[in-house]
Amino acid sequence: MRIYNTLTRKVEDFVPNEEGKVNMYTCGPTVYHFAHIGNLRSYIMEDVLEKTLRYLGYDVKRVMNITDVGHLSSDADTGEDKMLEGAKREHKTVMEIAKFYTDAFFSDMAKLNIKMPDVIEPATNCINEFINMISVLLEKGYAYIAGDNVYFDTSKLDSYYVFSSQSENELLVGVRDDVEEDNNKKNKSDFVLWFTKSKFDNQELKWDSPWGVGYPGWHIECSGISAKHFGEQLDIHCGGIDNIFPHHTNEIAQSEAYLGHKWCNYWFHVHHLIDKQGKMSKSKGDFLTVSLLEGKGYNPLAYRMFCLQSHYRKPLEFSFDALDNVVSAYDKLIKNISKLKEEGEVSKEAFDSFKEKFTDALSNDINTSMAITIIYDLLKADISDKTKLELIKDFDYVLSLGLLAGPKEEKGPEVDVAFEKYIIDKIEERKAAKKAKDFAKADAIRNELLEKGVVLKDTREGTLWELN
RNA sequence: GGCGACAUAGCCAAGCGGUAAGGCAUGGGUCUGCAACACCCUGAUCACCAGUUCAAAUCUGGUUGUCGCCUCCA
Repeated sequence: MRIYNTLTRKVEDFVPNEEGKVNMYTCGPTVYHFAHIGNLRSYIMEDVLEKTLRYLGYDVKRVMNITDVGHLSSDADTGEDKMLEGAKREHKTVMEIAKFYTDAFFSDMAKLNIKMPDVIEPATNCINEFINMISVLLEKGYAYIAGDNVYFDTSKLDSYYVFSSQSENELLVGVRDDVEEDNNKKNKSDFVLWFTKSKFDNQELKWDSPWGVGYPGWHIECSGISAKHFGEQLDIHCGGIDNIFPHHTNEIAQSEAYLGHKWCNYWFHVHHLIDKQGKMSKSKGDFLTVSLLEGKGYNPLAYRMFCLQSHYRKPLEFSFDALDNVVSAYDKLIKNISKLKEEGEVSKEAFDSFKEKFTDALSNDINTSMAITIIYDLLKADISDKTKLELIKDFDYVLSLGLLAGPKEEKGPEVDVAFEKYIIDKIEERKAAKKAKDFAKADAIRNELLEKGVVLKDTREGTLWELN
């Protein structure tokens, strides 16, 4: 297995700490709103990573956090806490909001065939772990108290900017308009571990701590949860590329200061889904969700294929035209697979040969588009249907595109019963006319339905209709 | 301003020094009354410039463009 490691900026052989076992951590969602399809791209690609590792025989333990503690500021540049803003917007309590959007997130995952991580941990469950970690950091001298908040002192580290050769002086503070410089900090790059005082005094969720009533900083969450479930070492840490700095940089700072040794060996970052305007973002108002795609008639799995046809380390531009392309590819693929019969013997030789190609593709830094190409290759290959089916079943464990589910039942859209009966009667009438070779009448019926907005299609499986 | 990533046909994309896989779309054709479906056929010298080499999309240097990050985001 070879994989790109952001830490070394190279594709490397993957070697876990303990042979055969992989500890994998994923930065989960902040549950103040629906996940948009760009967020979900990361989770889809991480799902493929996890399944690839399992497919290769690794025993994987995957942990994901749920951020239900408010973050510093909102997406909407109002400088408000995000969880609280969600609560205000919807006239609910913060915990109700968190519950609602956590469930919505799980539902999106299910629709996209994303496997649930082995452990899903809400941040509000682990306040004691965070407090403990912060206490240790204070004891070890890596943290300090200023202005009633606890800060991490980045100057105590040999190297803080582990992901790049950035220099402190060149970083701009307050690049974004809504961020003000915090004068409590000793160094520009210091960050908050525990707040008791912030500009957001209306935080709803607060906990007691040795430093006063308050709430944890953003970054301590992932370090704490990871330490709780994995202890000293982590093999792979995943997340969107925008997490590299500051979030993951700070996680490394905290965790390694706390543990006193190297913490995580491989960092897997998924690039963004973009549109013509650039990065898709919740703060831009309208954003695409899985339900929205479904509402437009798209199968969520077609979106999954859209993601798999590209590489996780490339920016992917979303457009409905591009999605439509993939939809027709997806439908065709499913249809062709559904034509395969459970016939013939499984050829072990052919099976192994294709499986090897598939494994090679995925082992080569998760080359999903190549993996999909191998399905097309095997469909065309001169091997028994049974062998093809077995291979596809095997591959779909990783791809999870519902390849063997068969085409969705083609049936007319929801209309009222009387209208539907009328259409079905007309179709029968036309069928009779066609049989009698009265094509004028058949076309007349088709035109009549067309005027009412009903389009007919004579497929080999019979006449289908849809609303115009 | 600093740091980083990416750049192959209309779109997605493979390629890892030996002369451009695959998919979708388009166009042409076959076929069942026509439309549709299905099937067959159809396309690029790889952002640009310079260099290394017998040989470069693949290596090196530079340029350009796009995107991201610089304490909210996947």
